[in-house]
Amino acid sequence: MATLKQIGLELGLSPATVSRALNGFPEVNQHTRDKVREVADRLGYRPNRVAQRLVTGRSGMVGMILKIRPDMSADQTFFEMLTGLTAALAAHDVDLVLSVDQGKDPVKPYAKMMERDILDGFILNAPTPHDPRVDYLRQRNIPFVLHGQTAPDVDYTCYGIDNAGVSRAAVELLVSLGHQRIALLNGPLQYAFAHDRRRGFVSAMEDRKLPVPTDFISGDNETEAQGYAAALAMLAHRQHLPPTAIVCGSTLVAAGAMRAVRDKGLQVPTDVSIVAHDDALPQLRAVNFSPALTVTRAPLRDACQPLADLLIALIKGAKPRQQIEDAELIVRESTGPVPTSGLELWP
Amino acid sequence: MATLKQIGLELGLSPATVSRALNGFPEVNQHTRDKVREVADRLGYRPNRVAQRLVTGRSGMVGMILKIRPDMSADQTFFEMLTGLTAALAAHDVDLVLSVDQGKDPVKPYAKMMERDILDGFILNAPTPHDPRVDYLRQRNIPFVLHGQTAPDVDYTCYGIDNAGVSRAAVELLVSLGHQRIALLNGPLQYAFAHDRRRGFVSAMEDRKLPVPTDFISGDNETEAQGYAAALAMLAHRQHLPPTAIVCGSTLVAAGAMRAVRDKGLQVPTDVSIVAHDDALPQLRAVNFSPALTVTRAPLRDACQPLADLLIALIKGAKPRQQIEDAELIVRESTGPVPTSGLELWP
DNA sequence: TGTCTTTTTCAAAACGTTTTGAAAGCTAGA
DNA sequence: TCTAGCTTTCAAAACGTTTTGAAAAAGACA
Repeated sequence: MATLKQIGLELGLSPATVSRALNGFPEVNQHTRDKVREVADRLGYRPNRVAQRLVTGRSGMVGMILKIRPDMSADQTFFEMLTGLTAALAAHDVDLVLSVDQGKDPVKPYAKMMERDILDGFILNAPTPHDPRVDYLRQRNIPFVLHGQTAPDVDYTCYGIDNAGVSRAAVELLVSLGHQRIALLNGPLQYAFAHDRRRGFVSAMEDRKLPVPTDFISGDNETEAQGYAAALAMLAHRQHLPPTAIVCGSTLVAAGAMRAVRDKGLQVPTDVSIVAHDDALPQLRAVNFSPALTVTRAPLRDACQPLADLLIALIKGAKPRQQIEDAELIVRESTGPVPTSGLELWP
Repeated sequence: MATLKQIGLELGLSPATVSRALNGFPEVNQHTRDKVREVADRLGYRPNRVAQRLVTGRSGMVGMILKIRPDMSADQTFFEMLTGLTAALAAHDVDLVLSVDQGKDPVKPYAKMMERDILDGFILNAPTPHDPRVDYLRQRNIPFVLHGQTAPDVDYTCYGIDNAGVSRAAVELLVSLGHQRIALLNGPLQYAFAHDRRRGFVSAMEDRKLPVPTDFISGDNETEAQGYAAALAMLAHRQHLPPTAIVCGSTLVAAGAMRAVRDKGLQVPTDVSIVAHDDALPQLRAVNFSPALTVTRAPLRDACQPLADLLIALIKGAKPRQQIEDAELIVRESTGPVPTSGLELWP
């Protein structure tokens, strides 16, 4: 491997100048810079990352912990994030070290990783409303960025979408189409995002003086089967008139809900309107649904670059910063005006 | 953070002596060593890994690439391996950097990781019979250890179990119980392990002059559903008498096969014997089946330490080494003597 | 006491980079 | 020709460890 010294030797330059030339410092002569570049290319120079890290005092590694389910399966969305984060961090010459957690104590794996004493910071995902990991890392002044938010106003670094706003946008669209009986197929309430979605949903409904039967809000793992079961239960409810619109936590849940609607002999959007939140995972695209799904869209992949950038900045000494984006409402064919008869008259 | 210099300063020793004392070199006075230890503990000394890595010329990072399925899900066994490997490598002060691959070219993600120019080596999993990753890494002299084997005799470092032997052991047990019509529910043939299992199965059967109808060998993803479907098809076969014993590629497949046997109104082991290979994943334990599963057992977790050790040794300059272990045959209640009537007489 | 080993310690170099402070070299203005 | 100011380069220090070769201290033997 070529070093700065070798390049310098070949050109009669000091390693310092070579370093400056390659790193684009302004105080180096253009002619010199060109020659340095040329020799560096010819020798296939690659900076020694370890040496860089020693002198900068950073390890160039950040950690992330994957919490797996009791059956050892992992959240699908995790891989999407992992892929994007690896790439986004690589642009900063930072590597992602992964650890797997199957335990009960959410903090322990972080403590264990810190013991290795080599990480510059952490990326935290899937926050809970009062996330103990956040407290732990803050107490120890360990840099981290949270994907999501544990509470409306915080002073640590986070990036995410306005999940209350997601529900609100969906409800507003449906209400503008005349819907009044709206159901929510939510994710598990233990997670902050589901909490926020529910909060946004309830407040949007109450703002319009619409009823929010607890039976029309479900909260569970976001699977197709779960969407199917929950939607079916609501459409066949005995005490309430069935919902004319369903807000789904994910496109996967929407797939299940659609199947339930059809199994009841009903049609989307004629009888039931469906809105879903869309993480834009490649394998289940909202446009490919028939009818194409109306969604609030916020690609998970879009979060990776900001998360990486925020964490790197934080590690370099920047002040904590919060960034909450709005999801985009995309109206397609799965939403329509509230049915004027039929469902309304159901027992 | 305390450094060697600081400890030395406090005791009037040079950093060199402190380093030797802490690293257990023999040429340091016991009394000095004790005092150094004490001060190091008091100051909470932790060696700076980056500095260590600079001087040793190794980055202390090895890579692994997770190939995910088109639907973005990952092999369950991967997390078991990941957990074990992380721990085993940590004992050598080595970190595992993970990358996710969703593409077609199996070599590209490795090339991409090498470009980052910071890895000491790779751990390769799920080999195919002629694995292009092996060729790629060998050509470039990049240290790696393969979990499994691409062929019977190789000259690169690998660790795994004798998969042909796994099938042979299962067949021998069943033949000793009088079985002659034996089926194999195998994994996908694109993988070397499934290839070997099949080879071992066929050769063991042919050694005993037993027929091996191609319809009694399936090869597909090792899921419960797949086990159920394949077993059902074989038990209901029209041209052949149904198998009296089934060899399953995993406990999950065995669960499906058992369900199929029951759905046919048959019993395990009275009517059909079942042997499975057991990776000893925590979530589906062979002893908890009823009847408890007879298995060839080789805990995946057991492979992690040897894999880590072999790779570290290789990186430190050791010669490539192959290590192939035998699985352990554990006879429980799911196997029994071949039925003397009934099944034998089926159309 | 002096010499020869053996034990124990040290100073210095090395790893490859970044950064600091100083020194050249050059240009322009007087 | 001198000075001031600007551009360009350099030598050296720094990061924290390991390792090498030498030196000092201690012990053994005559």
